[in-house]
Amino acid sequence: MGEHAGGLQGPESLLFLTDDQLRRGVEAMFFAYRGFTADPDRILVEYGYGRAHHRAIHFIHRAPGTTVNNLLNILGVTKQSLNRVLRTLIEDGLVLSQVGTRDKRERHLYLTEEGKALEQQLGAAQRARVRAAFRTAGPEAVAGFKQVLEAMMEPELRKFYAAMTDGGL
Amino acid sequence: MGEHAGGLQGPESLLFLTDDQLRRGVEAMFFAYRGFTADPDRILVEYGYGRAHHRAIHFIHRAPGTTVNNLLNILGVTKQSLNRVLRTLIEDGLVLSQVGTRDKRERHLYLTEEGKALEQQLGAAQRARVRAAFRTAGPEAVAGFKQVLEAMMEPELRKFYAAMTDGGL
DNA sequence: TTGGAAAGTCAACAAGACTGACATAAAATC
DNA sequence: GATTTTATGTCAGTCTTGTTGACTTTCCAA
Repeated sequence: MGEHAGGLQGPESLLFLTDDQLRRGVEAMFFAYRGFTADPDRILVEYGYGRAHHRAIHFIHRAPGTTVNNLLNILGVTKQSLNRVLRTLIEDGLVLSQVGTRDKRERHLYLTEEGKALEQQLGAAQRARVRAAFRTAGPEAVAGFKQVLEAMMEPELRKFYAAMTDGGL
Repeated sequence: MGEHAGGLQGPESLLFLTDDQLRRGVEAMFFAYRGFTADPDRILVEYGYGRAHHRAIHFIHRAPGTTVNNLLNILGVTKQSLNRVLRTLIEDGLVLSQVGTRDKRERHLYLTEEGKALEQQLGAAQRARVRAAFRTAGPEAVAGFKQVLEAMMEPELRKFYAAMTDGGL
């Protein structure tokens, strides 16, 4: 590790790969993620929910009719953990769980009107923050932002991310 | 909310601000952060530590001699929560807590050699992921990435982020 | 000098992750 | 038709990491 000073490659083109620059990137991710979740978190406490509920609501909204197993793969938690969250959302009337017609083992998940309302509230708050950041940084920065984030994902999750572009899942 | 189709602003310059594009940004952050933490997390479990320990180690490394209170402001948790993490790190001989000379209420925190070794291991793993992403996306994308993330931070945390550029804090 | 504020510690509790074991129902396979 | 696999749900117990409340020590200022 550690390249020689005055190596063969032009150093100016690799300055963004020095350990110090990478550390900056790490810290940028850390601090930015805090801001990213701050607004929805404030709303969630009012309802007695947590980030786990938000994630479930988000992806059910994004892929209505998705199964528990699909959600499990996307969220990367155990079924016991997801089940606890889903159970409260179903009991509270935010999520509808429907036994599959083709495969009766599966449960298809939908947001109720109340669930959609909360999703809108949470999503609007989160998008407002992202919108402000995008506007401040400009379109080219946004393109770079997305390129770096996509490259940072685990390959398996990158597939989900890519698949979600076109409505599907 | 919702602009008229064919509004006054040239739509092409604002495409990155549509709700759909913003939602993409939200999901990019979510999936990328998972990748961002995946490698250190794997190492941490071997030592019986969690993400909270990593964060403490990172910022003590970054600002040796920092006080508990400083760390509290950066990490945004309660002092009781941080204290538990620090206590285990001190007991395990990774962190040194030194009573302040000027103000004896304060404790100044340092990494021991063992602590530095773990920091190196964790940091190297995390930087490797970021390095690969930066290399894939290229310098201009990296610049955009940082601009957007910085704009996304809470103003108070942005100050810490900025201050940390020049060794300070 | 005394009383409040600040820094840190200890104790108890809650949310949300985890593992492991088990139940049920339905689909798939032999 | 019997067996195995899959999808889901549940119960119990643990761990990390967040919380609040109560407390000590130290500093500073009225």
